Amino acid sequence: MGRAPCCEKNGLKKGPWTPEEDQKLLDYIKKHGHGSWRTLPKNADLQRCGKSCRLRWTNYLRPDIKRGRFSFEEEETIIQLHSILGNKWSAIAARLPGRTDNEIKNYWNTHIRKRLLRMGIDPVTHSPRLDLLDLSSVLNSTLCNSSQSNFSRLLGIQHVVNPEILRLATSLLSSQRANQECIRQNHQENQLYNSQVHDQFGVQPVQLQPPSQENVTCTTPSIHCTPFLDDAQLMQANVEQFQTSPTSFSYQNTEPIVWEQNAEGIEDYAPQLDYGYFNQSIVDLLNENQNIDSNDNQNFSVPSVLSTPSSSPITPLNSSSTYFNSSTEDERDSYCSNMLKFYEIPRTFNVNGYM
DNA sequence: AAAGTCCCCAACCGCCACTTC
DNA sequence: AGAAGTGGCGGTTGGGGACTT
Repeated sequence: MGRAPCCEKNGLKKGPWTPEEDQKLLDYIKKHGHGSWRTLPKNADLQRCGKSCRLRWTNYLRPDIKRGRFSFEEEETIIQLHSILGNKWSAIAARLPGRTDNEIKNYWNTHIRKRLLRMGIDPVTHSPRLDLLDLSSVLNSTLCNSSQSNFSRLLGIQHVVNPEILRLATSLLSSQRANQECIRQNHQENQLYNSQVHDQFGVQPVQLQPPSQENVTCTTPSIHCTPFLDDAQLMQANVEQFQTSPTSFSYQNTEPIVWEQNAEGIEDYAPQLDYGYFNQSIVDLLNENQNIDSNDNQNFSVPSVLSTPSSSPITPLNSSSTYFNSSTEDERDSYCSNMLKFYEIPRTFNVNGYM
């Protein structure tokens, strides 16, 4: 069937709400509740469609809406939930009291997403973006010949690209081959988990990419590298950052990739032993659900990288992690670099609470 | 001071899922 | 069973303020 009009369009006002309209809507809902949004505008003497009234109420007039800047804890929660739920803004908003899905969506698109991109994290997959040089295609074409010298010669970029990046790529190549079978197994487990999540909760989990010709898969099961197709300028900035940070890279096959921050404030790749980071509210949810298999070696540590000492008794495991009490964008950039520690998501937990 | 550009966010649009008849 | 109605969601837009030239 075609789209049903939510209201009679003719004569209805659009655009910003006036204080008088707000007051009418508030008064009416206080008195009668919203009941049917379709009939509300007429009953409340508003020249608006019901949909517009509902939006105004849920996004602005509702008394329990929290105003003002997002706290670090909220930001951390958003990033973590987004990595689990994707763009399920309403589900994310349900875990953030006083915040609307619209507000969270806007904040994600205008702040967090850009910040993650600047840090070289794909905001869709929450994975480090190792495709700065379109490594995926290059690596796949050289799977049978992965020595660094041959590799860089093939690329013709040995004088342009930081050799550390090439070493990383070479390392990735060898690890990819060495771990191909392991990755397949992990992927099968992921698929099983995802299908369980989907069947149980009707939620499409964040997809972990299968090992394919299009993806360079890192050695940890949850971290993978996918080509990105847009945000070219931010990508360029990333390339420049890597090129001007000659000693930044190190990579070991069997550890998750995380970012650390060097003295210049540039995020570095460095192996870390501690796994995912969840803030306390998410940990509580996980604990409540009791669905994490205690025998599963994917169990994870749960310190909050973001919480201030006063707000959380849990301290970061590694010395490079930083507490943040300040609120500038740059400082948040730095803090967010630590968020990569979160991107190791346990594969067995119940997302029921989010829906 | 004026013009141009950038950025944020409130609001809209269109689709989908669910309910009612 | 299926058409119609409704609420809800996620993507997108554009007005306007902030900032730059």
